[in-house]
Amino acid sequence: MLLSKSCVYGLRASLFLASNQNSEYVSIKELSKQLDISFHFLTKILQQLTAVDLLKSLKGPNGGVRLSKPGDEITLLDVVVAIDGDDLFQECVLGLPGCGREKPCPLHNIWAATRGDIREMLETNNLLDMAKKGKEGNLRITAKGDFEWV
Amino acid sequence: MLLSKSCVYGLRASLFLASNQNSEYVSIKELSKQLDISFHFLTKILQQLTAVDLLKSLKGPNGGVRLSKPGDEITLLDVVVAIDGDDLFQECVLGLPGCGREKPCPLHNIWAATRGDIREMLETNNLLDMAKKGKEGNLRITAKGDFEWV
DNA sequence: AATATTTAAGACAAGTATGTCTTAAATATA
DNA sequence: TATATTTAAGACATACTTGTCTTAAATATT
Ligand code: FES
Ligand code: FES
Repeated sequence: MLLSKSCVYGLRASLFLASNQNSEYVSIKELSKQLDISFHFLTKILQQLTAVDLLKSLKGPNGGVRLSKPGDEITLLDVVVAIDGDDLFQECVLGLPGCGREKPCPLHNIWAATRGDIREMLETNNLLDMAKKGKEGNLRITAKGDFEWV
Repeated sequence: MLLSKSCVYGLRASLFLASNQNSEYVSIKELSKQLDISFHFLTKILQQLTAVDLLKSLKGPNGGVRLSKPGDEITLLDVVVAIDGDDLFQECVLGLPGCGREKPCPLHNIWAATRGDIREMLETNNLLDMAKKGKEGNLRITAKGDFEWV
């Protein structure tokens, strides 16, 4: 699996928030209901995004979470790294320590190129573009596809 | 993590076997010692490769495992799919069911391209080429790098 | 000030991947 | 045939990820 489940949940929630033009706070309860993700689990994941200032959170009535900056200033890579870390882009594909330093593994060259492709894909696409794409194409970020873009 | 630990162990063992020109049986004990991988765990992983006829195994004294065909006829993808399955190349990157059918997710297009890159990298490289590369460049398939190509 | 709402934090449970150990089956050699 | 060696198979243990639940802290509203 390329991305952990936590990471996928974080991405889906971030896309939801990015579709919210005016950046109002959205409660995690609402997010978890719309996206069909366990409330408490989603809460913990979003806390990670809040911790690295990708999200802002507000407690109390009418509270919730929102993007900390415009959706076109947050790349998919930002979210992925915040949750899964950058091991995918740093570590040897064969799990050997010190990827690329001194003796690399036989797969190093081909893997370095490919992980560059993955990184570029995540880095050149931002939350707003993806949310727009989802809205315009009536695409889905839930299993049932019953999610309504706002 | 792109590949599971089982998959990585299977790949490293396969590269070792591919470096064995004459395709003699190598005992799993020897493999596990050379590659510094738990013997019993490696045994189970190699059983998976034997089950799909990538390896042949022989019990008893002088027994062990060997590639079932020349190393240039087994791609990295063959080994990866045998152990990790082809979920990586089939499933939605956001974990939604039925990737690409009817309503795709907003990341589908960019992900389809990238997973094609990954697949191509694994498909266009075979065990023999990688083993040759390892031998000629004195590269490593163990953590310490103390492995000696034969 | 009191109350309801919402995120924060952490304990705990369940599930999956990884790793260890024991016994069975097959095979070469004496 | 008897023995040693080696893979096969499966039980069991450990670690990590995922998911649930409870309590605390903050905040808007009355
Ligand atoms: S050393 Fe293995 S991928 Fe870099
Ligand atoms: S539908 Fe999400 S990657 Fe294909």
